[in-house]
Amino acid sequence: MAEKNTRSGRARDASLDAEARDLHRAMAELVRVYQLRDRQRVCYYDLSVTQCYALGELLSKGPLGLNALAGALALDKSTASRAVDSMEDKGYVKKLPDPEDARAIRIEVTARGRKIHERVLEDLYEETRELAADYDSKARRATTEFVERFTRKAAARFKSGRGGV
Amino acid sequence: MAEKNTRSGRARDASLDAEARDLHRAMAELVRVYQLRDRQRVCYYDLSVTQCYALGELLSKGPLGLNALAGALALDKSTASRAVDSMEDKGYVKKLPDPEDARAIRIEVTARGRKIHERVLEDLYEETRELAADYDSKARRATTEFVERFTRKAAARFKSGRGGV
DNA sequence: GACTATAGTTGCATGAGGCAACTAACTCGT
DNA sequence: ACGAGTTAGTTGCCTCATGCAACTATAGTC
Repeated sequence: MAEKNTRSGRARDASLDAEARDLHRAMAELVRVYQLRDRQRVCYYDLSVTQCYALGELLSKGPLGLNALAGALALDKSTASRAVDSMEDKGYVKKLPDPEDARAIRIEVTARGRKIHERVLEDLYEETRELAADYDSKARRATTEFVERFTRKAAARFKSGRGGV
Repeated sequence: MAEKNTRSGRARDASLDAEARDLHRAMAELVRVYQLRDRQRVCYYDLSVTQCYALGELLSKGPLGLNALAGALALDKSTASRAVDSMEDKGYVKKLPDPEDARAIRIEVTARGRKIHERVLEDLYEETRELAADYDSKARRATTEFVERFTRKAAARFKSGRGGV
């Protein structure tokens, strides 16, 4: 696929179109493989994928209320509630009363929850590390950056544009 | 798999380690966003995500038997069977008898199935296209290539290493 | 022809998810 | 300060995807 950016407008569109297809296909495949892998991997640790995400959110954003958590995960609050309950049973989070609002709770990750999240991520990192070892640093960072920006935009669009489809 | 040349301590390993973390985080986030988006998007077309993958497999590999399809999707054959039934009800696939084996079926995508799959993909491509428009062609292709290779390796590894669960 | 292996289907259980109804507590207007 | 409306979480109920195991029917083998 020869690529010219000599013509700034039209010539670009053709390649964009083809490249977007390839890119999408690649990403879709990645998503699928990761989904499958996660189902197996994460569950291995007595943790569902959603619960793992939840722990991540809680760890990165600090104690959250249920609605905040549900929002961050794009889940219904009932689903989030049950996920939290389940994690509480396993001792990964604690539901503390919100000092400012007696209706609300502050969901905090316990030391155990932090540890298991770390272990899961270590495991997954390790796998990525082995796979990424074949690429050079520049490629890795470029891809990371691309994916990050791409995802951020996709997420933004997805959140705003959900009705518009 | 178990090669720990990290111990031998090369300068590369440090950056690899950090970069793998970033890369994994980026990809995990991408996966999550895509999962969410797919749940909404694909279902919009009276198609589950799995069914969409199944159509893709059938279209790219030609008519398959049930076990072959289940294998390609890494699903239990019962799950695949039900997915196929559901798609058959909607008229997206047909179950034809395998002329060589009276036990087996050949699952074929109908014209309608092909059309809907195309529409879904068009829709998703379009979104990727818009998002990808901000990058230059080189970055897009580099990322695509990276993700493709990465996914291929991940899939291979995942398939061989599933026994652990 | 009997035995075993294989392709698919179906019964059953689980788990994630959403919607809606509910409870409890906060807020605000009068 | 009391009642109306709002908000945070929980729970009941349903659906769907999934896996395992049992089952049916056909293939292949000795």
